[in-house]
Amino acid sequence: MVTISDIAAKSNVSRTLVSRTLNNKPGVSPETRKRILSVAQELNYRPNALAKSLVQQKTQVIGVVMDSLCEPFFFDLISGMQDAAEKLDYNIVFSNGRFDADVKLKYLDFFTQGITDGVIAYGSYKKHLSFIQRIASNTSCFVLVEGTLPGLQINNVRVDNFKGAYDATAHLIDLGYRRISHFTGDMNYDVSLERFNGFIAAMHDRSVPISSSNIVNADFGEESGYAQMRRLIETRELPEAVFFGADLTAFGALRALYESGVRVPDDIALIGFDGDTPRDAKIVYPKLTTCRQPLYQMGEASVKLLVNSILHPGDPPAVRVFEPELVVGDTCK
Amino acid sequence: MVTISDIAAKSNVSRTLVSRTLNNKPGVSPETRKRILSVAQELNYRPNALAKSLVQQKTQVIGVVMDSLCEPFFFDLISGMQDAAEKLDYNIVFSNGRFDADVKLKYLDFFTQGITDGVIAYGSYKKHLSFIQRIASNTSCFVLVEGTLPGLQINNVRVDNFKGAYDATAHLIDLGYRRISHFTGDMNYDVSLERFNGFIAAMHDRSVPISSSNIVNADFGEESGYAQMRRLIETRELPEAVFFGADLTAFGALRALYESGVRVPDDIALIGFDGDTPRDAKIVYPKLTTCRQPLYQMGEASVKLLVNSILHPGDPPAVRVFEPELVVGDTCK
DNA sequence: CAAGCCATATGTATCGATTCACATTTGATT
DNA sequence: AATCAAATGTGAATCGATACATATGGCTTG
Repeated sequence: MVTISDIAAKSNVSRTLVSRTLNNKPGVSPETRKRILSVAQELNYRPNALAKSLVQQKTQVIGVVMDSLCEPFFFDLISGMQDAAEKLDYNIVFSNGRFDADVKLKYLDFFTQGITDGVIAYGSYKKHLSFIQRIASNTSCFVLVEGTLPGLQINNVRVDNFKGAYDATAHLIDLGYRRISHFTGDMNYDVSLERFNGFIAAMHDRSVPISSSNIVNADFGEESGYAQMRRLIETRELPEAVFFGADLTAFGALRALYESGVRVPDDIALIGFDGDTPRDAKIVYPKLTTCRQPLYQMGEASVKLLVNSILHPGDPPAVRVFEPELVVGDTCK
Repeated sequence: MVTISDIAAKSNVSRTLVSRTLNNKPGVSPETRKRILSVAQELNYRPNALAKSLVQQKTQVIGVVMDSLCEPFFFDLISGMQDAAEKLDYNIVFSNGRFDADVKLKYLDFFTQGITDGVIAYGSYKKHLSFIQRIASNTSCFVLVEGTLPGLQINNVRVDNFKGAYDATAHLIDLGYRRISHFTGDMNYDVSLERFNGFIAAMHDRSVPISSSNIVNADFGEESGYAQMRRLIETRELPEAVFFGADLTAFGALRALYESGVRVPDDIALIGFDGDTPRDAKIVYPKLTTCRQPLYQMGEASVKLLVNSILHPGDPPAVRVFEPELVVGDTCK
């Protein structure tokens, strides 16, 4: 490995001058600078960021612990984070938590061992939140996205799930549907409960009756939507409309309906939640009506909050709650 | 920030003993060990990985420069890399190159400044390969995935695109189709040319005539597949079958056909390339017949090659070429 | 009882950079 | 020609950890 000492030796100057030269700082004569640069090039010098960060006590790196890097849901979030990070001159690296508390914890630990200036963690899985607590108490440079911890004072970015679910359900009711079911998200996640509550509240406020059969336990996956909708089809007790805790679950239901020849939206109306992936919107039809989370903006916001914490360690933690938006597709009539 | 010196001071021992204790090394009496650990806990000590890596000259970190983290195509690759990395006890972090040579170069630079033990870079975009050359010549711990550089001696993992395209095309011909078109991938990528060549060779070997109108310029995107297929539909000159340079392009074409009421596979047969995303396979129907790249295995292999290079710097670079596999769906009859 | 050994502990060098205090040279000003 | 400031250069301290050489004490062993 070539170090600045090697360059210094070969160009007969002190390490200080080499450092100044490579960092474009004053205090080096033009000729010396030129000589040093040419030696550096000749030796194919590459700086060591470890050493630099160690002495400067900063890395210009943001670490992100995602629930997953293998789920289109996160695309806009990732893009938003990256755009904001690069605009603020930070490198940003992502780790794949695989929805696994241990893996997420491992990367959280890793990122908080000096190699980043701050960390963004995504998730609202109840079992994961304790580990957030453990780490976040240690460093001020931390942002939690989606999840929220009532007691803990940390930066937080999330969406108003209750309102989104409420609006989506109200939309169905306003269109005239009455026998409306809700396929829940994974109830291990806080957001699922919030959406469930929004559904219930809208139904209640508009005096639409709910029976327990209106509530179908699903998770965020495609399979559960498919399986549960198949079950409903077989019972011949299809609701008029369904509000889903997640788009992907709605896609599964859509597949089941397609296979059985049930027409959407003629025979049944659907509304999803997330509205995240333009890509899916293109390859799945009919186009799903959904409650869109402004994920790109949330990604940007989380980086901005983080960088603010990095630059102003004294500032109190901030909370940004985004409003979801109903995107009308072709699955309600 | 709490350092081992703080712990050492507070427990009245030398830094060495603290280091030994925290790393579970021998040479510390049980009582001292216990005292040090309790002080460490009390001070909420977190080790500094920068300092450790600097002195040990290794990080146990693999950096991956992806073309994109916002494309389902990469899911299996990411999973394969991560599984292999964790099995070998490496942390693995991903950066989002956004198909942009400058961004990729930036992260490649970053990762090769001492913060990783090795780097995996993905891509075959011609314009990007020069930067690979620039960096790869510097470090032996490097794996290039998908792309390949004839002159350069570096670890390389890729798929036999020619053979995949050849087999897919032969499959169509064997099914009796004759008027077969090829929607190319983005010709700025080497792989597109290889697939194109495979198509041509299969047609030629079986003496099926090709005219220039059989070759449709597309890229890897959904939009181009949609637009070009619309164009073909409007000309009322639909081929009997199409071999696509990428699944996503086929999805676009599928959308155009669906909109126009052209039936698949009755009126036209389709074969894609990539076969990467079980998720897409579920939400898009009819199920696309495609040429599957073993991306998971390729991800594993790239990490294994990299780690081998890290542990045995002397070993010559290795090349692993994977065979794609024809996955029969419902888009050919 | 002396020699040798093991367990435990310490102090210092080191990794590769930046930073700060200080030394030397240069050139301009009076 | 003397003086002083600015420009240019140097050496040592530092960041937070590990590694290595070495010191000390108690214990075994011949």
